[in-house]
Amino acid sequence: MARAGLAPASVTEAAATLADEIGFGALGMRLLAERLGVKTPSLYKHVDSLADLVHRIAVLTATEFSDTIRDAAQGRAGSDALAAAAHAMRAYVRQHPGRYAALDRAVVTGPDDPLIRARGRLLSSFAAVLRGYHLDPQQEVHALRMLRSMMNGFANLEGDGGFQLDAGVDDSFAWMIAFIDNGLRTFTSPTRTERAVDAPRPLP
Amino acid sequence: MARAGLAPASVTEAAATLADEIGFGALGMRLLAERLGVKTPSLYKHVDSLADLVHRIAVLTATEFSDTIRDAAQGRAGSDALAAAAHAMRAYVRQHPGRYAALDRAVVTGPDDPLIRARGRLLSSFAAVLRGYHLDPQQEVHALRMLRSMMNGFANLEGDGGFQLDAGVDDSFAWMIAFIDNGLRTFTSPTRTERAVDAPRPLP
DNA sequence: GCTTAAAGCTAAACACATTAGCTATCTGGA
DNA sequence: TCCAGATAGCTAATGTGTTTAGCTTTAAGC
Repeated sequence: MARAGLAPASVTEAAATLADEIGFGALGMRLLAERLGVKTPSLYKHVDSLADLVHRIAVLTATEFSDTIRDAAQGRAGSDALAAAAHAMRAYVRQHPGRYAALDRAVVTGPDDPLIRARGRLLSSFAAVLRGYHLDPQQEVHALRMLRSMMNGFANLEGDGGFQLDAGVDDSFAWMIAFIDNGLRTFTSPTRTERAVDAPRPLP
Repeated sequence: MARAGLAPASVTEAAATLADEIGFGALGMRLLAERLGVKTPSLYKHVDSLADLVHRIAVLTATEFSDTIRDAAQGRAGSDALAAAAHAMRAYVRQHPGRYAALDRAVVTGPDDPLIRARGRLLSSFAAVLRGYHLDPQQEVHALRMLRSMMNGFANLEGDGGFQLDAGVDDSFAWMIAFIDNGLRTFTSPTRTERAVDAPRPLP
């Protein structure tokens, strides 16, 4: 019997692609083995379990994803960087729904889990986008969390068909980015009783 | 053998509570039957399948959830209503993570699926909160999607431990609400031609 | 060529959800 | 009160998925 020449990385890659095609929920050892032209138990020579496989997909995805965002924002700043990164992110998620789902579901297993490092990289890709707004350092963490929340939430809702009929989703996305951009340029800390809100900036 | 006196509604309720306790992923017919003091196959007298059970939890949750938001916003308007609804929402999700996860994963089965109606109610609870801002009707749908995205995303990230160390998550949440409130009161839609926010052009 | 690590295989165990068919319990009407 | 039908719950069995055990064969280094 000719060997298939598999390795942990190639199995993970194939699993990620399969998940993108058939949906994360349908991913399983059986189907993956079939796709790779191998019997199911053979996969366990390269991967510990299904959970381990998902975990590996998550690490792969976090890496790819942060590179995607970083590349998109490269050479841009402020509004430009935000828009580029956001669109790149949405494009990635639409193209790789299975990978993205795996990123959400994977669980950190220990203190030196590579997933921690990969997620950290992803986080700092977002942080880089915000840097151009020169925010008060105390607010930066909040802004970062907001940005992640909104992007993540939008991607999930869009992926699950949460927006009925998909009517104008592109417009909504663009509007949302403009909303954030506007807020980041004008918003000042709400901790004072009296919020200093600049007049809505007429766009040039 | 004494009967347990189950019914679809009580089984669903118990399943929802179980999911909140042990996590949505661990929910199964076996564990639920055990919890109800009944053998596993007996559950099928009240529920079609595990998928059906999840679906029922989702409908229950959408209903409870929209009532929660509605009650919180009742008698308030604008910033006040937004803050109250947002905090009520977060509290609900933290208290009922299993239910919330079911709401995300349930799939609409047909054109008169009760889940559609339940989700519609939830949507209009959000819409009611926005009404106090008197937005341009064309922007209302975008604002609604943004609000849902952000709330949903925040809840997911918090639930999955996406915010490292939980440091200052309460502050971030409050900041985010203030950010949105500020934006909704001041943001005006940029005109299409000069939006910095459309898909980026390649850099020169 | 020979040795050895491991890739892949078959067979089997295990853990689920689910179905089939039986029995005992409740309910409603004569 | 008694009977008849409906049905909640049971046991037994099926099916499908992951996972483990143990064997065989391939490939790579001496």
